[in-house]
Amino acid sequence: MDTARKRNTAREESLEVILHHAEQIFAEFGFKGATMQAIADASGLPKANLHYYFPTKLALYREVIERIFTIWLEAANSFDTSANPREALTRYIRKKMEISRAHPCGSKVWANEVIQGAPIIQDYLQTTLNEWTDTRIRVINRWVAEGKIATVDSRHLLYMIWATTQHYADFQHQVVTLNGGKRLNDAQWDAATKNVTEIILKGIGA
Amino acid sequence: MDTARKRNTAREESLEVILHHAEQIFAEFGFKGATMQAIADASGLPKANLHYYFPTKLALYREVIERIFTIWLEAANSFDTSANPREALTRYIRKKMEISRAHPCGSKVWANEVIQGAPIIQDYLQTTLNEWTDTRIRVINRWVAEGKIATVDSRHLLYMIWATTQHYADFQHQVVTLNGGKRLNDAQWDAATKNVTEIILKGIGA
DNA sequence: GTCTATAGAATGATAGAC
DNA sequence: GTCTATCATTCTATAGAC
Repeated sequence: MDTARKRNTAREESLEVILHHAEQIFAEFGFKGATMQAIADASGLPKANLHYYFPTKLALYREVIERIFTIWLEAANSFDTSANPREALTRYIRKKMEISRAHPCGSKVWANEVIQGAPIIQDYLQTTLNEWTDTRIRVINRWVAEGKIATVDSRHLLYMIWATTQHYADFQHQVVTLNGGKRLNDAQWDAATKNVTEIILKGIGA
Repeated sequence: MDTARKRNTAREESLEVILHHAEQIFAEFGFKGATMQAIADASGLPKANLHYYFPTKLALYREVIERIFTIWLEAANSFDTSANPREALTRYIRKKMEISRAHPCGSKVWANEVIQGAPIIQDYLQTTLNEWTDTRIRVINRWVAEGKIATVDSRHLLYMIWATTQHYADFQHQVVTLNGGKRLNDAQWDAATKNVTEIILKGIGA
C-alpha cells in the first residue's frame, strides 16, 4: 500500500468514526444539545480533530443528515412501481422496518430535525421527497382506479406507513420500556413487521 | 376583587403565559436548544421573572411535560373499555387526531423527550403508561378471543394508532411542506382522520 | 494529521434596587 | 412581583507547537 493510499485510508477511517458517533450523539441530545466535546470523546479523538475534518458543527450535522437521507432513498427504491400492491407494499414496509432496526439513530436525527421545523433539510423536503411522494401517490391512485385496492387517500396511506415503521426507531426507548426494558428480539421484530404489513394490506383491501 | 385574589390571578396568568410559550420553544428547539432568554422574549417578560416562577430550566420543562401528559391521559379515557371495537377505536383515534391538531407542540415536546431516551419522563413510561397499556391490551385480546376482531398483536396495534395519529403533530412540518406549504384545512383533517380510522378498522376486521 | 491551550460568545442563574 | 446588571460556566472555534 503506497503512502497516498495510506493517507486516504486514515482519512476515511477518521471520517467514518466521527460520523458514526456524531449520529449517535445528535440522536441522543439533538443538534443543540450535542457538543463537539461529546462527539470527540465518543470517537476517541481530541475536539480539535473534528474541526480539522468538519469546519463547523453545522457542517458535521449536515453530513450526518445526508447519510440518513441516502439510506432512506434506498428504501424508497424498494417501492417497485411495476409490482402489484401486495408485493410492492410488503417489500417497502419490510425494508423500512429493517432500516428502523439497523439505523435507529439516523431515524431519530431525521425525526428531531423535522419536529424542529426542518431548518437544515427543508430543501430535501421540497424537492427530492416531494417528487418521490408524487410518483408513489400516482402509483397508488392507479391501483385504486384499477380496482386492485379499496378507495383510499394515497397520501395518508404513505404517512401511515412512514409513521408506523419509523415509530420503532424514533420511539425505540418507549417500545423497549413497555417491553419490560428489553430490546425487541428477532421474533418480536418479525411479529411487528408481519402485524404492520397485514393490518395495512387488509385495511386497503389488497 | 380583593387584593389576595388579584395577586393569585396575576400569578396564574404569568404562569399560564410562561408555560404556553415554553411549550412552543421547547418543541421548536428541544430542551437544550431552548433558552430561557427565548422563552422570556416570547412571553414578553424579563428573563429573571422566569426564574422567579420556576427555579430552574429543568423545573419549567417538567411542568410543560406534565401538562402534555395530562392531556394525553384524557384521550386515554376515550378508549372506553366497555364499548365494542368499532366504537372504542373510532372514538380513540378521533380524539388522538384532535389532540394532534390542537396541541402539536405538546406532542412534539413529548416526542423529543422519548427520542432522546426519556431522561425526564422515564418514571411515567414505567408506571402510568405501562399500566394503561396493559389494561388496553387485555381489552383488545378479549375482542380477539371473542371473535370480534381478527387475530392481531394488540401491542403493535396500539403502537400503530399512536404512531399514525401523532405523526400529524410531530411531523407537522413535513406534512405541511408536502401539502404545498399550506396547513391542513378542516376537510383535510377530516379526510386524514377518516382514512386512518377506516384502514385500521378494516385492517383488524372490526 | 494530531494535539494543547485559549480566545470569544452565549447561557443558566442570582444579587439587589425598585 | 418586576427589572437591570452581572457572575460563573460552558461551548464553538482557532492558533500554533509537534
